[in-house]
Amino acid sequence: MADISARLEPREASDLAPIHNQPLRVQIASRLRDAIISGRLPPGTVLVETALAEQLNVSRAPIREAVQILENDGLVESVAYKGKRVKPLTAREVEEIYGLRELFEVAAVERILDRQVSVAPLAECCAAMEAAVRDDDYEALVAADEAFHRTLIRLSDHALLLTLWNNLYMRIHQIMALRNRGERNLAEIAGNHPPIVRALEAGDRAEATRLIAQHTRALADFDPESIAQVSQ
Amino acid sequence: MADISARLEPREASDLAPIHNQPLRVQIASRLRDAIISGRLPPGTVLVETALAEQLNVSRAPIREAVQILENDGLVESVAYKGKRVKPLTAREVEEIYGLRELFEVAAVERILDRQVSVAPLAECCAAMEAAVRDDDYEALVAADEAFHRTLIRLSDHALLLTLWNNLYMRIHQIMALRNRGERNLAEIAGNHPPIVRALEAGDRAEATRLIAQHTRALADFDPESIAQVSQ
DNA sequence: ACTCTGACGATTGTCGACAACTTTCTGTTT
DNA sequence: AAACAGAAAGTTGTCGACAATCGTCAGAGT
Repeated sequence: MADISARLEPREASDLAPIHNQPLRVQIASRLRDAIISGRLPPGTVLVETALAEQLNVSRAPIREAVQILENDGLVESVAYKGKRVKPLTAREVEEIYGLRELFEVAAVERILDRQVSVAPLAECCAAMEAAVRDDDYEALVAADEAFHRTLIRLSDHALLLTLWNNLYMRIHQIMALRNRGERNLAEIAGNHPPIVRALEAGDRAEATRLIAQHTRALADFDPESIAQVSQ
Repeated sequence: MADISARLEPREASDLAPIHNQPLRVQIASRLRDAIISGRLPPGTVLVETALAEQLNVSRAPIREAVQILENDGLVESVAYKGKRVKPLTAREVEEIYGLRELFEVAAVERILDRQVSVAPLAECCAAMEAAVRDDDYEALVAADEAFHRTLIRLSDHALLLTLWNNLYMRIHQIMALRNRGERNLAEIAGNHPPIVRALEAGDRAEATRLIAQHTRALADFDPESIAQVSQ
């Protein structure tokens, strides 16, 4: 975790890039969030305000606010007078998260079918996945997969659901990062998606919901015990 | 909004009550939340930190943190360098909230049936509702109704869902407070619930989900245009 | 009359310091 | 050796002050 250069200092003349200047709390929260969901800050890691402030070269105020954002995201929990820490993930919680994922995705599918929304954006995501498989690019595949599912929710045209999804997917991201990945067949993951799009295009509600639920359960059941368990 | 007496001052000898001492941000957030969902702070109300700090006789720090809690609750939105304000409620948003409510309650019903959980606590809530109707006590009826639906979610044994529900119901509470209430038949509201319990006891999945969805829609459709609309 | 520039007011953003609380360690007593 | 009292360290909680930013309004120039 490197230094944040944009401290409160006089602007230099050569400095004409920063049109959008986000508050420190947002920058810090983004960094910490990224570190948590990528697994670099594993569950149980204690986040001490003074230490973070010194490390990032800012005062404690924006640190506190950033950590509070993460707390409300559900990534951090508070242990009074001891420090906040990255929330440990229990098997139960992982199960619940994937349960919610299934609930949300099935609901999105139903809304899409109800409203006869065009699923062309989903087909694009599938194409991106296929390209990633051809290139054997794991990162690109993960990105395309995330885009597919977020697009699915977005197409359901329900802003609140999308908000909840973004939060949920953040934690799924974290879970995936903590898993022993690698031995999974890239083509297998990608191959799950086009049938879903076809079922949506065909208006086959039963098949579409069945496929999306099956896909979610396949992800949830993958190596369910590999989540790192932390104290308490 | 009265004064908060528990400022940072030396404890007096007579002061031996305060076993539970919550941080100011939590106390303040609770107060503000209550004021918002009860409609005393209607949508669009600007929350100025300095004004609140002076009013509550605390510094701006805990005010900021309290408002941030409400922001993450979805009750307050931020307008940079201009002040935060109570989030305006659009008809669209109200519709989405009730859509989520239906989604959650149907999911809870299905989980309860899947796991064959005892629904005795729900029957108790029904009894409380009947008593409230007999006494013509509107407040008690609302409380019992809230208890019924929270119990339904709780019985589904899904901690994350319950968390989301609590947040969702907060906003529903606000919506109801902003509506023109009164002409609604108390007995009618109460009467909707026992059939749901009976269907759950009978294990009749189709009937239980139908009834709970119908109940939610009845609540959503009640006077949908009476929500106070505020600028932007 | 219109437009642009500059200053002013209001509000949030950030900082450093101090207070309060909990936990832990250490020394003493039994 | 065990247990209790007290001190000490570490962390969060709160405060007051200053900096940065945005919107507005007055005034000068065209």
